[in-house]
Amino acid sequence: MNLFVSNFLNKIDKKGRITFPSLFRNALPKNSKNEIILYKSLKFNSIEGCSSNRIKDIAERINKLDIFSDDQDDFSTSIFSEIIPTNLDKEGRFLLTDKLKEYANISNEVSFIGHGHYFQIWEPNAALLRQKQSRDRLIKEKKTLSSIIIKNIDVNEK
Amino acid sequence: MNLFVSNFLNKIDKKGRITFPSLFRNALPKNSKNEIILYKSLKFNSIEGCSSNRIKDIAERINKLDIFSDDQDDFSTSIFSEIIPTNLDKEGRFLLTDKLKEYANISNEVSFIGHGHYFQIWEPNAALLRQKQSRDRLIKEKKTLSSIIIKNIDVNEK
DNA sequence: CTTATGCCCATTGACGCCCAATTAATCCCA
DNA sequence: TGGGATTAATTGGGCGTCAATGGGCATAAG
Repeated sequence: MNLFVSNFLNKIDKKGRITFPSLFRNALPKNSKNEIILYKSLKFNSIEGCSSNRIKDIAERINKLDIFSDDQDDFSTSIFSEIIPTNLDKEGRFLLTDKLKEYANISNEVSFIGHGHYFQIWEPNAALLRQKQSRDRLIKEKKTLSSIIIKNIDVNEK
Repeated sequence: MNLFVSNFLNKIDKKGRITFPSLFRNALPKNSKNEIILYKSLKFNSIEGCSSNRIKDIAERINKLDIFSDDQDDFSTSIFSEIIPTNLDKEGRFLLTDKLKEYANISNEVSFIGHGHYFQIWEPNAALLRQKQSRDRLIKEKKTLSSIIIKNIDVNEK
């Protein structure tokens, strides 16, 4: 499974290190297994991250916006200038900058939240709240969702 | 038959392992025979599951939504962060997380209920109750099989 | 000198892998 | 068609490996 899925609660040790979950490590592309890209979420007080390949993909999408538009400039300012490339050590651990920790109210543990092609890092209680919110919404709007997303999937195959 | 059909009552051993029914194993796609995806049911206190192929397909669809939209984040939070990829051992057994067991009130045995393209895992008594309920409801409403199948192919309902 | 960063290695508990035992299902022949 | 034989499925347990975590030491930077 080369997607970021499931959720994990990990500790921050005295030296500030956090283990990047093993399952997430396996979702990183082979050519950059030791690097993740972190940035502040645009919508929440949480941190988002992905592989460097993913950033290239986002760059493509932004590039398709009108090159002289305000949107284009806003996006590229808020995203590219604030990106933090981060290395994993041999055990798969990494460090968060103080700014990121502060932005997400993180102190000594974090929740990793899988989002398929990217992931989020939350202060654990805030993560629970967010998960509950989106689950409630999913239940409420299940019909809509299934017509958009789940319709006609051929599960078995090949 | 590559569908999840019939029902099975299996034990949980001292190490927490549960055998995934042989018939269900045969319903898994050839390219991922040892992996199932589990998640909390949106309608019942039970666990639902499917093959990983189904999830990959959903990932692609969600990924096509506007990357900065609220919908995108809601969907991917409630879906990707709550699914639990689970491996089967050589004998076809797997583990349930404590959270899932708690959600479905499972202690030392489980009922597997086939639903075609997906399956459910229930606490055995709850499963019996559920089966009785849905059967009674069908009889009471005098729905014929044909009216259900032809008019309304929403598998997740009712 | 003090702090931050990278690179090692150690510990612990959980999980995967392997093989054995028991129960259930199927087959085959009389 | 019955019933013993054969195969498959489920259950049980030992043990090695790996993930998560902790900590030491060396190098580099302020």
